[in-house]
Amino acid sequence: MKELKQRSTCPVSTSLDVLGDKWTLLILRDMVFAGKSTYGQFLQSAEKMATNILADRLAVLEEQGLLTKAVAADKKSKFTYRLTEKGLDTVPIIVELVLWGAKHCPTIADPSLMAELQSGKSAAVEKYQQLAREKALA
Amino acid sequence: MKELKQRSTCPVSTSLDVLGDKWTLLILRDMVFAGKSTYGQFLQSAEKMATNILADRLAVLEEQGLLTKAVAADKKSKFTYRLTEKGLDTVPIIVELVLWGAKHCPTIADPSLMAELQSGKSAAVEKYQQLAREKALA
DNA sequence: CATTTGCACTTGCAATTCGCAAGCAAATAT
DNA sequence: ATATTTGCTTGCGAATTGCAAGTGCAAATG
Repeated sequence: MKELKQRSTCPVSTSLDVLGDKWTLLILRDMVFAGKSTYGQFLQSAEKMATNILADRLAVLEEQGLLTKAVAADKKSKFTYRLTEKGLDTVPIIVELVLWGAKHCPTIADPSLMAELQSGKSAAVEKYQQLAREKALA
Repeated sequence: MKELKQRSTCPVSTSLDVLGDKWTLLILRDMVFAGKSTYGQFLQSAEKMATNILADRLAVLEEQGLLTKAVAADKKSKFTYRLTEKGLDTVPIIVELVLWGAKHCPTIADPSLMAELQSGKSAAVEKYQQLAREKALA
């Protein structure tokens, strides 16, 4: 696994040290908005992430305390990944990425999600954080 | 210059296709919060970005319409980079990265900026966008 | 007018990281 | 007992990164 080094003490820079690549925030997106929680589910996303990259990013995210890894309730050969509060706090970042992408890039965004975000951003953020929290308890 | 390819039509993914690396958002941060506008100024940031990476990212950002490049008013051998509206719209993303980094990573954040962000996020976003707009006109 | 300085890159190259395919081991399913 | 599912690990060629040095141009200096 790549070791994380801090390039400066600027908050933007330290955030990007953890989240600043093309895959990490997609994993978090899948957990928050698609309710995914297993390795196999993450592999099935439209962006087709490579298996070694996924394994590496999950390990970094666990090490950095954004998610926890536990043996699944139904199968011992499966793991369940859940967001911690630190991980849940990335939801506002992901939401801003959704809004920017939907406005400025050719995308196909979920209309109901877009309506929800535009009618009340912070309410939507809290709703998805709460949904993910409930998943973590189940 | 790297050509940009879209991995999927998800808004998060398309945003990350442009912004998802360790350097791009630092350039935008320097333009928005430090008022930087030249190649030499970007090189002086604490994170010490390599010159070829900077040149590449500036070219991508220009191609993607987040900033414009123009000969400087004072010197013909200098260029001035300014944010477009598309570029200014990344300010909310940067703000969320500031808040997440300041909360969860060991950072040294500007206390007056933090107070400003916590007392009214959207007001602060609009203020820094307006400051950058005024710079672009000057 | 020749020379130096500053600025904005460009080039070369070694090292790291990525992405694809294949392989592997343990737990289930048949 | 055998096959399949699940979650990785490994190997390797290709792409990207990071560092150092070099280039070209304009303005300042002598």
